Amino acid sequence: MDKIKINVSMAVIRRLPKYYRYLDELVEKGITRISSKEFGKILGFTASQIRQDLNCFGGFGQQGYGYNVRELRDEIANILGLHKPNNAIIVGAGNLGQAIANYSGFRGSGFVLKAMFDINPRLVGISIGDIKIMDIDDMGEFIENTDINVGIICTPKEGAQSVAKRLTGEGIKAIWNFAPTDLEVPENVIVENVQLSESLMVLAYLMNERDRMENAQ
Amino acid sequence: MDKIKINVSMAVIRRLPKYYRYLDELVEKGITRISSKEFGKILGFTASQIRQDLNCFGGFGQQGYGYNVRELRDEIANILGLHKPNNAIIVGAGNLGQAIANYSGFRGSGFVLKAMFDINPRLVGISIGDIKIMDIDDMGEFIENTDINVGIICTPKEGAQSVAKRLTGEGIKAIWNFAPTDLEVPENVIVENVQLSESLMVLAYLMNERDRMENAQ
DNA sequence: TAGATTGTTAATCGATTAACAATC
DNA sequence: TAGATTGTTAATCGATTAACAATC
Repeated sequence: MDKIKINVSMAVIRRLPKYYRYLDELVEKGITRISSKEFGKILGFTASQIRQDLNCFGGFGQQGYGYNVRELRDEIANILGLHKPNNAIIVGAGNLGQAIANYSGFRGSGFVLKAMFDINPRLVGISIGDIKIMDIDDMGEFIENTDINVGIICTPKEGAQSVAKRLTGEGIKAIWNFAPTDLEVPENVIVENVQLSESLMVLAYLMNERDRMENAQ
Repeated sequence: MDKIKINVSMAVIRRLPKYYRYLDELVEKGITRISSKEFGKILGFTASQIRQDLNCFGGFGQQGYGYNVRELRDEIANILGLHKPNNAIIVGAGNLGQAIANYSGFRGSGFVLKAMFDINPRLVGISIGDIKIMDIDDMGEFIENTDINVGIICTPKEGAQSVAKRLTGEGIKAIWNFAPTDLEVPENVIVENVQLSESLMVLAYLMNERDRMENAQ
């Protein structure tokens, strides 16, 4: 895996999936090679930035030629760890939890959903696709018996912290959090937040700002 | 609305919802005043950053005292435009669309869902809560007759660009996009993306990176 | 008044962009 | 070989942090 800079900044890391997505599209289109200049034009980035980003992980290009599209895509998949299997459970089987359970994006990023949990007895027992919703009190045993390493929190804000505590107590080391709150977890636990409300407020701000600009003119 | 710096950076804008959320919690807890230092401790930011951020929009504090929690929260709500009503429609009434339709976060950010649209005849006609799913061919007329200014795209990747084109063609000026693709829209149209797959890949990367670190030791 | 804390300017840090020798 | 394009170093730009006079 070549070099791998010790501390790659989050700015770089958050661009990697975008690189991956566009490279995958290029592969599908049958394009076999691309220069940082062309790739930058597609992405709206500078060629410099792309070369700098990629060189955090290794020299994947060739002078005078550019990058082999398929090769680079596979390298990035490898850097992202997309081929490493990760078993996940969803906690909170309401609308959002069910939507995530049906989320097709799991395929292709190595995550496999193994079960869902909820406290609502009306939900416990039913299935979403081929995933059963279980009682949250059976969660500890399930995690012990299955090799689960990711918890996906889709509960309301109120229950999220206590769910996080239970998950980390059972040894879960990574959480994908959809609850609108910042979780407190032990140091070595990774939390990736999806803050829908923050995203919506940013949209509100930008709309509001545009109105202000228009009124000012 | 005091000053408002002309070009507030996205870095600042994306922190505003977090300020708002924590201030709202402080109000609920009955805390009436807070210094940038204390607030920074809660948020994990420096006091300096908080003061700099807020001063993009005005001087909301008082020397020797700090900030009035309720007042500051309301100022930020105002900056974000959370009290301005925005009517929205969802396009794509599958699992994700339905989850978003039930999303409680609309309350409190000024957005009101007015309808959902889909091409699937099995979905057209049914209701999610009190929101009807309509045929996408009736969308143009609905937008004309109702004052819609936000389109929420919850379709698969393939349909997203054509939906965006239809929406902007009908005069929609803001899109909340959940499809895993970058939309091309006219210049003055705002697009806020929620890229679940990118978030999941970042989680994969961070897990993978931790494994590398542990193996290196 | 004395202490606290702001708003704001200056200093630092980090990320992006430009430049270019190396080389395919 | 000549042209193209990389990997990498240096320059620039922007964002964060520190410092401090102003003032409640």
